[in-house]
Amino acid sequence: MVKKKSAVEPLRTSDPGLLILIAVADGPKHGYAMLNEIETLAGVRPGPGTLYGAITRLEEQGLIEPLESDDRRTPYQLTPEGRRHLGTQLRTMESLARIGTRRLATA
Amino acid sequence: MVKKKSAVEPLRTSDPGLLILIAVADGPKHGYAMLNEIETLAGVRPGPGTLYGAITRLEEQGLIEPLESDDRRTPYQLTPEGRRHLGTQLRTMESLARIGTRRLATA
DNA sequence: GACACTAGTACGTCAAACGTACTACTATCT
DNA sequence: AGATAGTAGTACGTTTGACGTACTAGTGTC
Repeated sequence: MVKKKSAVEPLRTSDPGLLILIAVADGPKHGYAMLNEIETLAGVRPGPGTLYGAITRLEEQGLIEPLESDDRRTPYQLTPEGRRHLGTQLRTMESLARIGTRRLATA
Repeated sequence: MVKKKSAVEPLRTSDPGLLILIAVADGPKHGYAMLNEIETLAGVRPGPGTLYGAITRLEEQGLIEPLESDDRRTPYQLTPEGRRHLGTQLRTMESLARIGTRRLATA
């Protein structure tokens, strides 16, 4: 995960898997497109090893699936299972972020 | 990270470091207390190796610092740097959660 | 004085995050 | 045509750190 100058503060707690799920949540994307998306979303640009490794694992877990490839790029989309999984993760994340923010403000 | 029955959906994307920072954000806590806090916050209970390993790294990074120990338990608190760091992480997290949620709802 | 809970240390394993180097195709410009 | 830059990925090796297990030791409490 390489830090880059960006609009958002880079998310240091890098779970490439989660970032990928968010990246494809608004439509299928191939690997390289995910990279750019993730960079604007989270301020980090994973190296290829990180990205394609994570893609493979997500596919094995049934959270994303490949579409027809034009043979140079393979787009992936969320499976229903991936959609469900992402939803619960996002809810926990948001609750955590809210709690943390409140604590910082109070204490 | 051991999954446990809990109020929140367990956060699978486990960055114990971030969870610890949130746990001590409302006051100093020793390791074992963090465990319980993290369990209610995130639905996971890290093993001791994970927890104390993460504590050591956070301390090395200057994000938390130990207080006087009564020699059985060592409480840790956020440093100013840790406070700042946690703040930016939480902001990115929340923005990410919001974007993801919106995408899931729309698409 | 046995049993459960608290608080941690020590240790080893394995997944996966990460960067580097490389291939190959496409597009643009001159 | 040739050079250069951007796109899209593969291959590979290193190292970190997440994780669990086993263990020690102190503190209640029944």
